[in-house]
Amino acid sequence: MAETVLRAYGDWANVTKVIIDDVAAEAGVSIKTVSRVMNREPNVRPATRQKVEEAAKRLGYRPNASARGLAGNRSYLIALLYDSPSAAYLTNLQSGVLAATQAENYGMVLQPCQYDDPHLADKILTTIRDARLDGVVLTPPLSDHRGLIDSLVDAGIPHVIVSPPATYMETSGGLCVYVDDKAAAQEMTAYILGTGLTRIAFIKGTPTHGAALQRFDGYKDALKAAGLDLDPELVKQGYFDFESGVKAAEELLALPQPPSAIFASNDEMAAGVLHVAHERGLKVPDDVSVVGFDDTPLSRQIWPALTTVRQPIRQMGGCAARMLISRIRQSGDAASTALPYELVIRHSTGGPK
Amino acid sequence: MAETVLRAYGDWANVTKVIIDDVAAEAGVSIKTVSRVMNREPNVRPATRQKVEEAAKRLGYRPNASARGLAGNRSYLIALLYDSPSAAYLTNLQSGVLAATQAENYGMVLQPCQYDDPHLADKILTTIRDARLDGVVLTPPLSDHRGLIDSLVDAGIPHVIVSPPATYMETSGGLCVYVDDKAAAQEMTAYILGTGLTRIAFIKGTPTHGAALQRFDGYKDALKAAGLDLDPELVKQGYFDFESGVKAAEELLALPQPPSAIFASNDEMAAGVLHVAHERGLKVPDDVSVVGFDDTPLSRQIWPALTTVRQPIRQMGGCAARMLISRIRQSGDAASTALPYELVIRHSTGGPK
DNA sequence: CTGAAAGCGCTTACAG
DNA sequence: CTGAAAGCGCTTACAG
Repeated sequence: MAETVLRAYGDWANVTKVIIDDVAAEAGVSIKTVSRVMNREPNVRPATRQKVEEAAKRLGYRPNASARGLAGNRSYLIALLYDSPSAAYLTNLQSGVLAATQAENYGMVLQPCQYDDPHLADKILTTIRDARLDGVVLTPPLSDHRGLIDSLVDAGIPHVIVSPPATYMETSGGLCVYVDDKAAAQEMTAYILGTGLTRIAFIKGTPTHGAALQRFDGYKDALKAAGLDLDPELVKQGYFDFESGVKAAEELLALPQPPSAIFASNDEMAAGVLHVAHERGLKVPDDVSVVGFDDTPLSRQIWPALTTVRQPIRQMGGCAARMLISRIRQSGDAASTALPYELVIRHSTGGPK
Repeated sequence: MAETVLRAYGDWANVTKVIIDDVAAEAGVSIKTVSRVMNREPNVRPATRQKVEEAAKRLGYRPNASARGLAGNRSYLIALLYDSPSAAYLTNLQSGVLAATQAENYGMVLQPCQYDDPHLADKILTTIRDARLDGVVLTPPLSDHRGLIDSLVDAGIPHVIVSPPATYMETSGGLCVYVDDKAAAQEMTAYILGTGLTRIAFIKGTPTHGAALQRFDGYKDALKAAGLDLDPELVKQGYFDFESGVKAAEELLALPQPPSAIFASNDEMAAGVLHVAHERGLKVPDDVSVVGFDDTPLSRQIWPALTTVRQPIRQMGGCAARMLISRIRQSGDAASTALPYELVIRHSTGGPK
């Protein structure tokens, strides 16, 4: 009979409800000790810790997030802050953040932002306070917003940025997760040179993105290392979107002496280059090689498939979340981390595949 | 001096802290009445409601989510459930859900799922219980997972699905947000016929997706309306991904009598078709017209730009969230809603642009 | 290294 | 239509 009652509509939620007192009783300790173990606090004897962990597992205990938040005057939530990144970038990053976050008994919330908003920092600080957020992860271009980061530092809000470290961050102890964009761009440029092409154009990314500058630096370094001069005519300003790739390519390919290769600093702009090449009846890579950066799904879905640089976006998200939570807990030794990139050679360049 | 103290590191969070008692005092009512207003409960005199709303606004009051959750034994959170949709689809939908959710004093959490997991329903029910989720919105293909939906109904969990309504839902009072996929596919097929092409192939989507079936039905209806017979040779099974589009196109274009147009039931597969056409040196749309469905950013970034069907994904997310919250509050009259689609004619077909 | 007491800011259940 | 009391399940601040 009892079973019937339990299975009735709406009663499903009452089937079990394990609270901290149950775990404390099961483990033979106080609730405060259970609390210490669940929050990975130090100063618990290993034997006690294990006893509690086993009891919690046996009972299927899940701490009540609301109670934790109310008592602690915080949310156990971290926010992912973004301003219209590409869909692929955002979903990959958030998937990494989410997984790491859940593993640590934290939650993740999403917060769209507007880089250009003059009150950006105030608004974000208000949101953080209202929602009692424990910390934030900043993605490009917010990760390069000096005013915002300064506000976060002033307010003592734990944060991690997904971007190469800016010089001013070194003194503030800011945490970064990134890929060595400069080295990657240098290596890719060297690869193109290795296919026998020397007249290589470059489409820069949004100037406010730290990574955009790094990539351009890598390109220049590779040219210099090969003893080549940089031809200013071959460098165009883009904004990491398809349209600016189209515009840059139109200018580049209309040159009296057009480039034999175009290195766009992300895949979307490279797709724009391909678009223009096709319109002009140019063969890729026979007439012109094209290279991107990011290895988004797009790079496989356009034709020909794009040679590009792969960043481990999902891992970067997980790493950022773990570093942030470690800092929130003031445990351990979180330090800025560079993750490995990888050159992906496909069919838009002429070298060996 | 006080200001100095308040602006010190870490003290920033203490600048203001308005709680329900402050609002009650300001408005001259009890905290229970404030609570009623904040939760949009009925049975509050309009004058009282307004008094409270003004007091709350004046003080900048934001209810403490943790306290609400603890006292109410629920989270005021809705979850967006998904299983690897395209990145563009997910970010658009979640952006709509998020905006609607915040406007109603609710929060949104993300929950990746695995359609094929035999314990899917149990796992989701456990998550819902552990996190005290108030409701869930299901995206394809989860929205077409009969077992999952039945479990939700049995457990009395409020839910909304983003998918055309299945017949069995009508009796259960299930809520759907969708676009009339069948009518859209029919209209698009008619458009292709209108450009003078009659040998139109169709690449079907994942069979478990309700929308995939609807689209195929629309294609068949348009053929029939034009007095044309369906040629089984011209219908291929795809799975909504690039690779299956490639495979289907290879078979189709190798036919002794290849189609003059290919209607892929989403953009990703259409990108696969374009890829194969380019490899074979076929001109699009001169040699073969290609059509997609969804109007993802991809459709503008491939070459030639794709003729496709636009769904208002973001609005669908907002609508789903509002319907769900209305059902959670048991207020009003939420009903399944069809949103308008739109044909987007670009350069992969031969008719007037 | 561990625990007993108080309290976080709301909603529920009840009363009127 | 409105309100007074109790309590949700944790963490904090303190004690030892």
